[in-house]
Parts: sequence; structure tokens; C-alpha cells
Amino acid sequence: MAPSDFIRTVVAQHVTEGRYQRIHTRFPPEPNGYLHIGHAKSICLNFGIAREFGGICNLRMDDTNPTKEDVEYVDSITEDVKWLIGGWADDRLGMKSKGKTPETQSVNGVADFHLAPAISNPKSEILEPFYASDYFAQLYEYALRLVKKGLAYVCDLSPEDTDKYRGAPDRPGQESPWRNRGLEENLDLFIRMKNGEFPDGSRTLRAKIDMASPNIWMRDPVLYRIRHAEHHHTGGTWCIYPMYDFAHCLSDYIEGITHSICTLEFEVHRPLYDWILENLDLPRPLPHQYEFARLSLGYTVMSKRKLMQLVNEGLVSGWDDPRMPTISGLRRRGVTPPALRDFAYNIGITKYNALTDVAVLEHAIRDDLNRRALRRLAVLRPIKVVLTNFPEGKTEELDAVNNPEDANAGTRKIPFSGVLYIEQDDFMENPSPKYFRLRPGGEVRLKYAYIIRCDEVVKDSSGKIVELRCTADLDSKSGGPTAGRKVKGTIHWVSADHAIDAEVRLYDRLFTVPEPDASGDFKQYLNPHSLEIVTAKCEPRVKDAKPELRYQFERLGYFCLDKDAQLSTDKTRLIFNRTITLKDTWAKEAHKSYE
RNA sequence: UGCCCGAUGGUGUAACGGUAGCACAGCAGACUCUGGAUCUGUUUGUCAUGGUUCAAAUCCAUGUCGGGCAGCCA
Repeated sequence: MAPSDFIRTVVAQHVTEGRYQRIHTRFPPEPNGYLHIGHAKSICLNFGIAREFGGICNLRMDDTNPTKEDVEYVDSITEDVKWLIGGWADDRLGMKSKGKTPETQSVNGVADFHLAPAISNPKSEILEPFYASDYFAQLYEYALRLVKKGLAYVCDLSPEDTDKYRGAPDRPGQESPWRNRGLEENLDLFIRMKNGEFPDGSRTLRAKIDMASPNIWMRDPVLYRIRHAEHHHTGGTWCIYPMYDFAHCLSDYIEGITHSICTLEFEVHRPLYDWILENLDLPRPLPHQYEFARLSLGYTVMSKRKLMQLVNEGLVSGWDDPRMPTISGLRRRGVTPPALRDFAYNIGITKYNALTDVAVLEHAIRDDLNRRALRRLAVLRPIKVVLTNFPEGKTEELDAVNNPEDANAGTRKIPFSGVLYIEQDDFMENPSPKYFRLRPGGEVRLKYAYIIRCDEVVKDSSGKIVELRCTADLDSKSGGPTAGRKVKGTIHWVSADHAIDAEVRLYDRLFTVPEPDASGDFKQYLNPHSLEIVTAKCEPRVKDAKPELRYQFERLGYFCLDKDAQLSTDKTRLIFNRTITLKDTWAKEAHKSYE
């Protein structure tokens, strides 16, 4: 069922009214960092609306600040968006033919600019995202138009003075001494700004609105600043760059966007968004801005600045470190697009600044992986078990189900022998009565195999357990005469002689507190145990693991092959990431007894 | 202290003047050759005070609390 929220309600109403020919949204990241799960919320919203109302969602680089942006980011953003919407809203993705810029048409003698998405282009044509920087020429024309209408002026105030003149939220601003320059002078100066005659910071183009407005953003906001800087997309073509407020509304207009959805902090910018569009006398229907609350998620940080800090200071291995809340990090961790979309659906869209419980994300991930993961047997922290009554050297092949949630996944054979590994956690010398795994003198079922009894605990000189000597009920094999015997616990195991080694990276939450950035330095809350690496003993079939598939190591959690496995020179090297553990009610029970 | 926005169980989110529902989490139980999954049951809520109305989570007023806004960032 499609979600319902206040934005979709408005869109649905507009569809009913026939207000627009087609619903058109956009996802407009600035290419100055990697996308994170908060962006995923926005992507699911914008593409979800396009999908539900038969519309299009443009991917647009909001690239008006050359000093902060880079192609590395436009590439990663494009990849992440395509990955997230893959198989779900691919046909709603608005891109354009490579190199294409707005088409100019004359409406009542006035130039209008429009760039439609290349929806039905032949496949041979190379598509790329939209770029706000593709509209710099048109934006410049629009600015000229504002100057000619007496609604914008060139201001010579220094950055510091501009600041002073702006006033404060509770104190009106003061008009710039350059505010009332003549039309011709403004025009001449602005053109010369564009031509590169003035140094950075010496002048700006400002909208002439109201320095006494209670809304700071209406106090003659800067529209253009001088920046003699190379731009990642337009190169050295420009030395003046439009500000967000000027570029964004007009980019929306140029692309024919109907619903421009952004986060709450832009709410106070909406009057300016409307002011610019309304004062340009544009012929086509104007886009409107709607705001929703950005995502904040427990036990992580979401700001690009902080994520960048983690990367730059080497606190994580990169933007795609599996502990990062970035889309690339989640992908590498093994999270799938449907899980992320399901999460986005579940958290909803409101204007309330909420802190979302990570449990909601974790539930979405488990729910998805439970259905798709192939089950395998692997032991993370092995302890040796010798079956004293099992014929030495004998190997049996046992049948195991690949996925109990999916009958089509079939079965496989697992080798069984008299020397095994089981999980250290699955044996306790002096457990509580509620523990129903292996204990001295106790019985446990080996999954798909026999019921065994622990007869002897062998320790080394330091007292460390090195081996468990057990006897198997040889009639209790799955399908055998006493297979129906009820034993409280069932544990996983691997035949020692047949086991293969794999490096397994066990990830945990990156921070130790729900709100790492609530106060002080967020880095002090970094979880020192967010990554632990072990060498696991795995059933032989694990060597056939494929990077696109997901696995459940039974009773442990969900795992996937890490990209490092493919990059390694030794092709047989196996490296798994733990995406998430299984729900562990025993851990909760065990924890209770400590309290 | 100017302007804008918000407030529904523990956490999120529905209900748009007419029985406060859902998800997650929690708790209890059933089932289980994964202490997983599944199933059943269950605890807990409309920020406050007034007003309008036959009827208010919903409309109005005031207050309280929380968030945002003073880049030539987006």
C-alpha cells in the first residue's frame, strides 16, 4: 500500500484538480559529499511520488559552489540513486542527454527557458543527471531581467559589512549605501562582474526587497557572488556564481518541476523562492516548495561535515565503510534497496523533528534478509568437539535446507564427521537453568545431524577449554529412529576436516550513545568495538559465495561477501561482512540474570 | 527577546468535526531440528488551560515545551 502523508495529500489533490499536466519532482543534492540514509528518505519520497502519480523525478546536481564540489561526488551520487531506485522507479528517473542545456523560446517577446528530461530517448544516447550549472547562462539572463526591473542591484559592501547591515533576527537591517544606484550603472557593473573585472568578494548582486523584513532572507539577499574558481562541470567559463536561493527556484522552473520538496530548514527561504519566480513574470506554471523533517537516526551522525570528518581523520576506512550511514556504506554492509525503501516507508513524512529508533532500520533489514538469505553453517569462534563413538575417518553427507522461507531455494549436502567445531557460546560449564545449549552431561541437537551428550571437558594447563569429548546418539540422526526425541537446544556446527576458513568482519553500531552529536565532541562516543575481525570455520559450500547474494550463517546473523574479497590477488580469499545479527532473545535473557 | 514551524503510547506515525488505529520496541504465551521466522494475547497515548460545537487529537485563543532562521554554504 502506498504511504500517506501531508505532501502526498497535497499532490493527490493537485492531480484531482488537474493543476499540472504531469507531476514532476526532483532530487537535488549538492555534489560535495556522499549520500546517506537521510538522502535515501528524500529519494524514496521524491521518486515514490513520481511513481504513485505517474510523474517523473529529476536527478539534479545543485552545483553552484565550485569551491566545495567535485566530480567524485557526482559519480557516487548518481550510482547510489540508481542503486536505490533499481527495480522500483527506474522508469521515473529524469535524466538528460549528455551536454544538453535549456531550450530557449519566446513567449510574448520574453525569453523562456526549458529543459525537459530525456525520457524516451534512444538507448544509444548517453544520459547524465541535470546540473544547476547547465543553467548558468539562463540564470544570468534572469538576473539581468531583475536588474532591468529595478529589483536587483550591485552592492559594493564587503562581506563583513554586508553582515553588519543585515541586522539580527530581532533587529531590522540597514539599507546598503549602494542600494539606490541607477539602472544603467547596475547593469554595467553586473556585466563587468561577469566579465571578470572585479576580484572575489568585492561586489555582489543583491535582490532589492526589504531590509526591515522580519524574515532575514528577505533582507536584500545576495543573488550572485564573484568567485574566480574552476568549476567541476563548467570549468573556467564563469567567475560569478549564483547563490542557492536564486539558482534553486529557477532550476526547478526550467525543468518544469511542480513540487519542490526540501527539508525544514528551508522553510524560511520559501518567501524568497516565491518572490524570485513571481517577479520574473514567467509564463509556465510555477513550482512550489514543500518542506519535511530530515531524518535523524539513533546511534549515528548524519551531517556531511561530520561524516567527512570520520573519513578524513581515518576513523573509518572511507565513505563506504560498512559502519557508515552512507548509502554506499549500507550497500557494502549488505543492506538491500528494498530494505531501505521499506524503512523509508515505515518512518513516514512529517514536519516534526523526530529521532528515529535504529530498531526500525534493523527490523527492515532483517525482514528483507530473512526472506532472501541462503542459510549456511559457520562457526565464528570455534571450540573442538570429538565424538568418541563415531567411527574414525568416516564422513557422512547430510541434507540441509537452503532457505526455509523459500521452497524454491532447494537443499544442499553438508559433510559430517567425528571431529567438529561448535560455537564457544554454545557450551557453558556452569550455566543457568534457562540455558539450553550444551553443558557437561547435557544433550543438544546438532542441526541436521545427531543429538550429542557432553561427557568430558578437556582443558589445557591454563584452564582454557580446548576440547569437548562427546558421544552421539547414533539413532538420532535427522530422519533416524530416535530423531523425534525432544532436546531443548539445537546448535550449528562444522566438520573440522572439511571446514574452510573465511575472514569475517563483525560490525556493530559506530557510536555508543543514541545522540552522538547532542553535546560535546561526537567523536568521544565512537564505539571502540564497532569492528571485530575473526576467522570463521565454514561449511565447504561457502566457497561458492557470490557477491550479489545474501547469506545467513545459521543462528548468527546475515552476511555478504565484501568487495575486498574480489580485489584480493588470492581469488580464493573469502571475506564476509556481517550485515546484522539475528534477533537474540537469549542474549536478552542472559543479560537479565546479571541485573 | 523578531519571524517561521512543530507537539498523538517507550519510539515513530495514522485519524482532516463523529469508536484514537498501525509499525517498531516491550511483556506473556503457542509453535519450532535457527533462543531465528511465524502465530496469539497484552501494557502504555492526544502538551496545558480556556472557548466554539450535540460532538474536538482535529477549529479558535492563550500559555508551555521543542526546532529553525542573522554564509558572498546548500
